[in-house]
Amino acid sequence: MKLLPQKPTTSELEILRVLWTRGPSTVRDVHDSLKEQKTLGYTTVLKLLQIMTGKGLVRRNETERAHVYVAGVPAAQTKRQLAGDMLQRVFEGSASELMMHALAGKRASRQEIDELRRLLDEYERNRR
Amino acid sequence: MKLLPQKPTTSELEILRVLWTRGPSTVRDVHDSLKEQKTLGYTTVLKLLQIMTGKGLVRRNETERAHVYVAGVPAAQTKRQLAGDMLQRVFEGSASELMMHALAGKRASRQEIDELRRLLDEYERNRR
DNA sequence: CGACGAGTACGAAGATTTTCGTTGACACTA
DNA sequence: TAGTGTCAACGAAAATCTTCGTACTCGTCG
Repeated sequence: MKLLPQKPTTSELEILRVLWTRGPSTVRDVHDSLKEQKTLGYTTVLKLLQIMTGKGLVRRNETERAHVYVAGVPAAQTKRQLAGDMLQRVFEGSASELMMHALAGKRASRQEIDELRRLLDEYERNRR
Repeated sequence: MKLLPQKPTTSELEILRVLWTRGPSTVRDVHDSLKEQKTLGYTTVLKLLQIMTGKGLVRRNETERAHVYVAGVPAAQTKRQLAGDMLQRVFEGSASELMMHALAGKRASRQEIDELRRLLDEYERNRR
């Protein structure tokens, strides 16, 4: 049985998201990507990546001078972990409550609602 | 336009949950309730409640010697805030993704799935 | 060679959160 | 009245997270 890696912090998650979408990246790549949204020093990103390496959240290839980082945890697993955690902590395990409050805040499109219905059908089919 | 109170931290949320379900409570009440799940010193809970009072997350009545605390924010609003925050931070606003990963971790009952469908119908009806 | 640019490593300051210990007030009671 | 139990206030330690500054290394270019 494999231990779940630690839950990423807010900043760590931002970095993971970059790695998930960009794939293998150098510190500079990540830093540039993040710059779109917020200002963050280069060494700050570097340090974060070093810490995350220690935690196993990312792995790195050091053969090149500019080390190349990749996500060490799959996006799906992390998202499941975060959603599941909130489900328990905030909604006592009730998926309906979670969805109700998630939808309450936003204006979901017709498409999205249909997609949600589709998901439910599929979930039910795969249920054992 | 009224400012949203700060997002409660993990511990603060635990306390809010007690207040939401128990209603007005003294520090001792809260402390006893929490003791079910985790060990926490009495003064720790007191301190937390004092901090939360400062943030406006709870209010207190000081007429009695043992002050009586009540939640200062409605459960629904806080839950919406937390769910919405995660929706953005983790799922880029996609409710379907959120639901998918929330369900992936748990074994939802037939009842719960039906309830989710019902919610979707209702949401769609109220949508304009 | 010597300066410069691009990197990593490291330590440490700040900010926030979590956790208590200690103190002093109050009320009850033996 | 002296002792005991309950309480709020406060400060501060400990833990965690966030952010950088500084130092050192390695190529490259003039």
